[in-house]
Amino acid sequence: MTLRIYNTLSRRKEEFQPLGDPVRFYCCGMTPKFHPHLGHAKLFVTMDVIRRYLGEKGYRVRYVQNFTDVDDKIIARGLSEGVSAAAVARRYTDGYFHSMEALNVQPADVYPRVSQTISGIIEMIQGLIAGGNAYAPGNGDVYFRVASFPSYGKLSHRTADDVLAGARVTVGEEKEDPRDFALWKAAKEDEPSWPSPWGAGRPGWHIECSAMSRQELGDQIDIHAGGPDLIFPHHENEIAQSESFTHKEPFARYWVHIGQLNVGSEKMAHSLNNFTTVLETLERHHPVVLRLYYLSQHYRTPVTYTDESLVLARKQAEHLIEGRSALASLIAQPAQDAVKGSSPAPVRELASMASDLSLRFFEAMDDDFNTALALSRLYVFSREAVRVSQMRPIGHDPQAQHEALRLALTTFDHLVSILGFDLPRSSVELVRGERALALDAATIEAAIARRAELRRQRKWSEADAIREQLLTQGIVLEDGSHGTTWRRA
RNA sequence: GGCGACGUGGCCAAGUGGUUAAGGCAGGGGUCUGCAAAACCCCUAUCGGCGGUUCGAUUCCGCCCGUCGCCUCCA
Repeated sequence: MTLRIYNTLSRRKEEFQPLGDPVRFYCCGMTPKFHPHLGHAKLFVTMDVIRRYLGEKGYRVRYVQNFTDVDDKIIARGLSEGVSAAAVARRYTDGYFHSMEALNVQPADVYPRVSQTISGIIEMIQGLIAGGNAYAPGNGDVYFRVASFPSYGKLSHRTADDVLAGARVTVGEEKEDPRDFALWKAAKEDEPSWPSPWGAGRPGWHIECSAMSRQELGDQIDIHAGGPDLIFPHHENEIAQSESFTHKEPFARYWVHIGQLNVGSEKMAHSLNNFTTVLETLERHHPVVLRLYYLSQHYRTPVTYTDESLVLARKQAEHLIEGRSALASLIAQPAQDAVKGSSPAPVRELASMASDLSLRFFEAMDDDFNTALALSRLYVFSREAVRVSQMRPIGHDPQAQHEALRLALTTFDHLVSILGFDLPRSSVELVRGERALALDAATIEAAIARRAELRRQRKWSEADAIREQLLTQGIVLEDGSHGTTWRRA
């Protein structure tokens, strides 16, 4: 089975053929100016799954994700709060790690930072000037000469005229061409700066990724990923800088961009002040729910975030958890529980369904990481596991059946882990926030015990009153054959 | 204005040139239950509109309508 990945550069799905071992994978990370919001997390969870899946396909992966810790807004925030820009960056870099750890996102192999890559950036700018691809007009700035790079626009698929139409020159800039962009910016008062051959200053927005990518992964890489809003100008400019500097093409073989996360009719962004942070979302929802929300659509599909969509995701998460516990309960079912007329056929079929599930899961993931389809196959299997678990089928050759079921469970757990899920044992844990705090388990258990006694006495209306009382507090009672269980509504 | 994406059942959302268009939610019917809940079973779509290509299109092409994004900081 071959993996196919959609490449923004060719606008097609292409068979994945890395340059070598390990796979060189760079993702444009955060500008740590505030806590990551749900749009950021969509990117990083997606990359986490891609990375895990590449590993699953047998590739070793070197995954690099940067922090753009030198930035106008970080500087502005530091000034307004009376702390250094570095302190702001540090605070929200930590915030990033907290959020991602909660979401079970595997850490990158390395997290380069602009502030620690200055010499590499200067070296690259010098090379670009020497090659005629950049110029220093003498005002302390250095600009990239877009006209020197004929294939400029190939990633975002726009022509020189297109770019020109949208280009702007700010007062004080001395560009030869409005399309040119800054590689180095002369220092202003109150701003952090570094010495350079062009005077004190700091890097422009795009050069840092070219430099960090090169520093950590070499001149050419396999996968370069990021948010859709980076295609132009950021990634376009990275290509221009890197390919001009190294004279190697392509800079990145596969350009991967996710679909944007929108709120209402606009994208979720710090600058639009319409964002929800990961941390506040996790106060109300289990991390599995948020991850499942992201993976329920294809990663390239733009999605509109609503609170209800997370409620939907929670219900889907319950299916996975219930399917898994059904399987576990079958394995725990002792042979003497067998009832007359039970048949081994359902277990046999379930076991063979598990191996088929595996094939279909990989088939879906091989097609540009179709997690939505892969998940649907897990749901179908889960439902079947629940169905079979209700049959009490163990009894004929229990050892062989248990073995088959254990294998099925291993398969299921493995597939779920490829998607990065750390499933809780019980769906009760999926509910968080106020509703989870309303009543503690001991109180609920005590009420259940009182109600059980009333039921024994066939005092139905009194027993029902207890149930209804709990329901008003968000607790649902379910009377099963082995007693009463509860869950949060 | 330029570039691009999307429009699939009540809602969310996969997918395909031709046997039954995944899956989830909600809804209806049923089994089970003291009642209920849960679970399980069954049921609910011809794919925005108009043309074209084709033996055949929801899937390819064109136009139209609608929604949205990028073109400026942005994951």
